[in-house]
Amino acid sequence: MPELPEVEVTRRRIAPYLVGRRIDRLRTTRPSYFFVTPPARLRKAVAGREVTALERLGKYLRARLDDGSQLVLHLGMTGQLFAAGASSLRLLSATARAALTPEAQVGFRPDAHTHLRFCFADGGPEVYLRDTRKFGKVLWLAAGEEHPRLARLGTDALLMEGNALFVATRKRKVAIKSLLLDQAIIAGVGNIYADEALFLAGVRPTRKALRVTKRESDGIVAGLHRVLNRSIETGGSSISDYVTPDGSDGAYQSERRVYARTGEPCTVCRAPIARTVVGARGTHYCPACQR
DNA sequence: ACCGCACCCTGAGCGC
DNA sequence: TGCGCTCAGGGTGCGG
Repeated sequence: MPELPEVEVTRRRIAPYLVGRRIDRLRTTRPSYFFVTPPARLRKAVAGREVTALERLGKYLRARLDDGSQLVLHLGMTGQLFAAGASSLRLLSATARAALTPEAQVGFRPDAHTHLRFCFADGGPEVYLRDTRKFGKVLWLAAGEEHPRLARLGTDALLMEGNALFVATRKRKVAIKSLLLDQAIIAGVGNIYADEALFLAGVRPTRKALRVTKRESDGIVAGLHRVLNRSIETGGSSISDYVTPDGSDGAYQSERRVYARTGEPCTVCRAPIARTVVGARGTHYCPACQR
């Protein structure tokens, strides 16, 4: 599931295949839940436009086009954005590269799940957006047009500060984990890194936000920065198509302390990792280390 | 204003 | 071998 690190790694990897290139034509699948902007309108809007920048906003990617309009992408749960040909894999670690599904490496052919297919005027490698579950989103914004989805985003998780988190937790009765997943407060945090950061901070995910101290808020933010930055360094950990044949989660796997380790010993105290549900999300923690 | 939950989708994993 | 069931989850929107 792409969270901030995976989206950032994807951004860096795909930017050379988008920025500075002119879109000759966009092919799409049929209208569906995936398309916030109807595909016909989307195709017309981007044809002939040059991409001038690719930015990340929380878990969103935003391609700026040369007429001032914007193409906004969200990878949802299973979204994959990649360029045709093995050269697109250069920026991945050898481990991550080896773990990629075969069709993503070479000879990929657009299938029913390939919702966007960018063809460029230079005739070079095409760029694909593939998303089997269609939890991802694509939308186009005219020059100057705002969109509530983006306007609502809070502070990027990498820029968040402990004090700001502490302020945001006051008078909030929700579980601290639910608050961390609220994109209007902190943008970019998803299920895996919320669990990992709370473990590093020694705070139980189910604790009411208003019961989190200033000191613990600092610890949670420090934990978030640590896990997010580390994951970016290792090439993103949890993109589902990076999953290796043995079911592990790629490079970051050996660094996961609690996520998907239910019943396994805590790396600090050896107590079995517990699993519960918070806000309809699977939640993992050490009952001994996290209070 | 805040909170909990249903919904969108498909593939993996499981039991029979 | 194969069927059918359940589960997973990001973000949105609605009902309480």
